Amino acid sequence: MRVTYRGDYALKVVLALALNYGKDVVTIHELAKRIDAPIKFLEQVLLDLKKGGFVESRRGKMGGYRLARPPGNITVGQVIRFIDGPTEPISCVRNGYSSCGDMYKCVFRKVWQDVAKTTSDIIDNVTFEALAFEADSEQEVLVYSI
Amino acid sequence: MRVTYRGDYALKVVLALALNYGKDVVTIHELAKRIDAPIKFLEQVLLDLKKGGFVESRRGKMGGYRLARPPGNITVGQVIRFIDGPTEPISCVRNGYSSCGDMYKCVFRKVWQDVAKTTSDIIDNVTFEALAFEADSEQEVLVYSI
DNA sequence: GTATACTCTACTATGTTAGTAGAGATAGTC
DNA sequence: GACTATCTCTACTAACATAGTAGAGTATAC
Repeated sequence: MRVTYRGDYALKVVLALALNYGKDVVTIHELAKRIDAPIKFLEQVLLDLKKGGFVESRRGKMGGYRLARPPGNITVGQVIRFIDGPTEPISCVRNGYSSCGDMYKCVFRKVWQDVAKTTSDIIDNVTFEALAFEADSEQEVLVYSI
Repeated sequence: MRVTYRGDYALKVVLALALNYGKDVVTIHELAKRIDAPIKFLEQVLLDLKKGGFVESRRGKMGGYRLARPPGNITVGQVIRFIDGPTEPISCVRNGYSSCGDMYKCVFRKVWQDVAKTTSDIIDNVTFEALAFEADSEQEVLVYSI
């Protein structure tokens, strides 16, 4: 798998919203500042995340974004697959076709399937609740270390 | 990680040469036919593999390619990293810098480091000796099943 | 009704990928 | 020594993906 800037911003902005879960909405402007992303680019990412059912928005004055679901119900795998596409390292595994009769493909496909599986085992089990918890500790450390 | 056609051909051609290890050299033309790759494209890949010390060649009539080292000493990880570059999913992990002070980067970097590690654990432990053994069995099955 | 903030479409610059083309160098064979 | 098969090397190109930028449009609070 390869994580693009788009995917990276998506993960960061979902985390930013997870850290704000239960509170009021946050504007794109504020989110862009927090995660250090170009505002117009983040706009598009947020629009996609909305289509994917990850975030919801309110327009107009006092508008902004918030998570559409509890952070515990959103995983890194869900977000990155939705934004950056399949995480499998090669197309024959991405498409998941089963028997090819070509030994050159077959022996490597097994390797790539293993990689895909261990990758999924990780990214599908990291929720934004866990990440938000980690980020909170991180922040505390920073505060106390000043 | 993402495996390109270039990387895919590289792995296949090394396997083809591993299956021929100890015997005579094989021409690009023959290799291209066996792994079903565009001959001029494979040329470039083989040239790279030579620079990487994976294969060696003989010019002129009766020329061709063979493995430069025993198949047991070549891993999938070595070949794919040399041809397609680093396998880490994101640049901050690829470059391996240690402390960033940015919580948004830090919490995700741990995830990507885990992914990179499990990926390496797989691809760095698959040798072309093992793959050639698998491919041989595969071939036998095909022969007997006709 | 006006300011603020989200929505949507289009455009662009840059880099990567997957090739293709063709001239050049080398080594066997007649 | 010419011929031919084969590897070597550089340059070029078409198509696509990435990382933005630009600007007009729409909804909502006050």
